[in-house]
Amino acid sequence: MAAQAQYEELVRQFSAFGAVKRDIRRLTSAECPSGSAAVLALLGRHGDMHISRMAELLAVDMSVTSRHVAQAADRGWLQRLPDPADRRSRILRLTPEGRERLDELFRHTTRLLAERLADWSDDDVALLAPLMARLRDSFDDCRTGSRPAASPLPRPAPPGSERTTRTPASA
Amino acid sequence: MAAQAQYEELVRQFSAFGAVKRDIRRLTSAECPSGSAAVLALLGRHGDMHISRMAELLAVDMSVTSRHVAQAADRGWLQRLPDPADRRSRILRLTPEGRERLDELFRHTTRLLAERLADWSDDDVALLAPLMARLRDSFDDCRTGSRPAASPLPRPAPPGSERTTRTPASA
DNA sequence: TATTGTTATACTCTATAACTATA
DNA sequence: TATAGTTATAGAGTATAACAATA
Repeated sequence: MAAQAQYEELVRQFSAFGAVKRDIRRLTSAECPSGSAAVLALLGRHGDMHISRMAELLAVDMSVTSRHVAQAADRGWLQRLPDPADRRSRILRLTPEGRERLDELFRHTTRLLAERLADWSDDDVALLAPLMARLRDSFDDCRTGSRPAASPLPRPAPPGSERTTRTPASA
Repeated sequence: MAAQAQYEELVRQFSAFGAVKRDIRRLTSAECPSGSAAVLALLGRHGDMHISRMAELLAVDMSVTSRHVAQAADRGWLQRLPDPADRRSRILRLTPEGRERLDELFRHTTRLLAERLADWSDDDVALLAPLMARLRDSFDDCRTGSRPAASPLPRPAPPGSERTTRTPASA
């Protein structure tokens, strides 16, 4: 458990990171909307999966995921295969074209990063990635419920207290 | 200069960080759109500034900044004061209400972060913030031209090679 | 003529809600 | 009845372009 001031500084940095993300997207995204890019990246990293799993990893509603997937499928970057075990589900799989697009995007972004961080020490670069990975894990755990889930804060959590991935479907 | 593989891992983590950002926004933003939040955060951190400076720090077009600022002004969170030195410019200043809103947002986010990172060591938390700060600086330097600016990559930079903050204004 | 800021238009991302086809 | 996925609609964020006022 760290000091309050450290969390506060982290909050500031998270806010400012948006500028870095926008810079990267502007300079590397050509031909590939960021929604598709995120879908391709997760398929490349985790392999075939269902839409619902994708929505969970993206931390967005499944309706949003469905559209991003549809766009990527329209462009031939992935297939939605029938799942023999459950005919409601579809299995997402990267096509060779999708893999190519992902590789290209990856190359461009890596190149940009290498340029911007040219004056960083090897050690500092090596330090940042694992910390961000752990950060994401710390949030993932709460979202997917693989942990006590920590109280939902005194604040929001008004009606459904959803865990995302799904809009309530009232009635 | 780090190894290629390290930059690649960093690229993956940047992509995945979007999920963390969405989580945070969903759980803390109540009553304050993220555009306004970003504007308030920068005013709180850097003090009074012009719109153009704000656009630079946000790394978005000035037209976007102008709208976010207008929204925050409509809600009484900031003032746009005339600049006696240049009547085209306006000086942005946080109002007491804006400061209050910013403090509240900050409190909520800090609380969420403290909860999610409860099992992190003091050292790890202390490590992440400065690394992200430096990351942002490494990008800022290129954007605002306070550094050699590194070649604009073989890739894009087609016509105007803009530095953001401004749409070309053809003709 | 160039710069600061604004507005109009269009596109993307996102959430909510309602709908389908399966389980 | 509940779940996987889709679609419709609406709300933000963003970029491009054109415009006003001032330098």
